[in-house]
Amino acid sequence: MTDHRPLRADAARNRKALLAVAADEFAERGLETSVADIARRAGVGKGTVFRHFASKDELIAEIVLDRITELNAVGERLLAAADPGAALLEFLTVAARQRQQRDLSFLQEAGELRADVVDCRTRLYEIVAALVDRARAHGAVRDDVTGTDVVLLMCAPNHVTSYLPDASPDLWQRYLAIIFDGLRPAGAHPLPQPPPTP
Amino acid sequence: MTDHRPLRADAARNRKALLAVAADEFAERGLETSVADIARRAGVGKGTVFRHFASKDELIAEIVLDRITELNAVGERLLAAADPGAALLEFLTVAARQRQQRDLSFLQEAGELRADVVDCRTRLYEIVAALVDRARAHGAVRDDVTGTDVVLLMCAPNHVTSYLPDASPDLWQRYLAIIFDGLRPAGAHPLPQPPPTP
DNA sequence: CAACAAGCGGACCGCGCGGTCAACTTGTTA
DNA sequence: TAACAAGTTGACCGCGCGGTCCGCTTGTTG
Repeated sequence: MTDHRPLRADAARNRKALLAVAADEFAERGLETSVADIARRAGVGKGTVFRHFASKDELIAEIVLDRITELNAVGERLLAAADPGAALLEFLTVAARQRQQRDLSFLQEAGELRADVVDCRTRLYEIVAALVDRARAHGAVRDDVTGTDVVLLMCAPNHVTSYLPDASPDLWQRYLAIIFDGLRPAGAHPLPQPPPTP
Repeated sequence: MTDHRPLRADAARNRKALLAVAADEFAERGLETSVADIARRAGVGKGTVFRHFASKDELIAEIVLDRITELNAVGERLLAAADPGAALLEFLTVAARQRQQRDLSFLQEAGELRADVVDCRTRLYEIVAALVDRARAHGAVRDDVTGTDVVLLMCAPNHVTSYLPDASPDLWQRYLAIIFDGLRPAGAHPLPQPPPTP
């Protein structure tokens, strides 16, 4: 499919810079940031962006793939941790910190269709489910909560704090703590509605 | 300021239809819905929209004002309820159901600047703070949670479920229950980060 | 160093958006 | 019902977007 002929030196540099700038800009100002802005901040022409990425969506997909891959690596490592409850909390902390700025919750927003992104996301779901299962077996998480529940709640701390752009950049930790307390067995009340399944 | 000369009958009808259609459309498809689409679905020309509302933002502001005003009425009524804990939960339930579809969390997104919206929102904050204070005094809410915390978390259940547009429309209840459990004193762990203040 | 392909840039295109306007229609009122 | 103001309409405008393209530049290679 993709030919792996080595990129020219400057081209490789530009590609890297574009990915970095785009990730930064998307995190800071959201996905509606224009391609022209990204190109300008990366010090290249707009055409160069489209030479490296077929479309804006492809650029986004590339970044999403990177992010999820990172998360998966962390998650797999934490599957072997001694304390399953602490492991799940740390995973959620890493996930929330990763997309600390702005939404960056394009986990399921854009970038669909591409098989590699879907696969990577599926793997993420499996890892989270495994982390949750271990934590549950260890009594650190209530019985009626599933992996899908946790995946959905994963993005909440950032969304919540995005309403106060001027607040402390660490504020998300507060809401992660509250939500995590809601996931604990202690004092849990029965949940309405069955868990979602996709 | 605004002259209150009676609207012509058809004009009043159109204005009402526009507000209804716009609220529906915004809830369903988000704020990026075009004015032209709203006009079409309301069966009027695009120009009519701008006769009734100076700009798209004004139209949004009007809807936001309506929604928050409704919420405030419910909140004020619940301030007199017998069980303060149940009252807070019901308030959050009403709030979440109100903007059940899509985000509609334009609580703090657009529509700023207009003094009446800001005032109404301020009132909302006061009411939520009062509901939380009562619930806390009654032992239904943990000590370290503030009204602002709850306002921020208010929108979370909808955001969370908006990732699964095909799931049950009542799924938000599940995540409201989890988050509310996180607000309870039972089994609460100390929170990192001080509460925000705006 | 010569020569070529790979890479680059920015003018350009079509599109859909929010918003305007002048000609036309219609509810209201005496 | 006559006549006017209030309301309506859709063509139109400017703008910024994602994306294209071709002439130019530059790294690479024998």
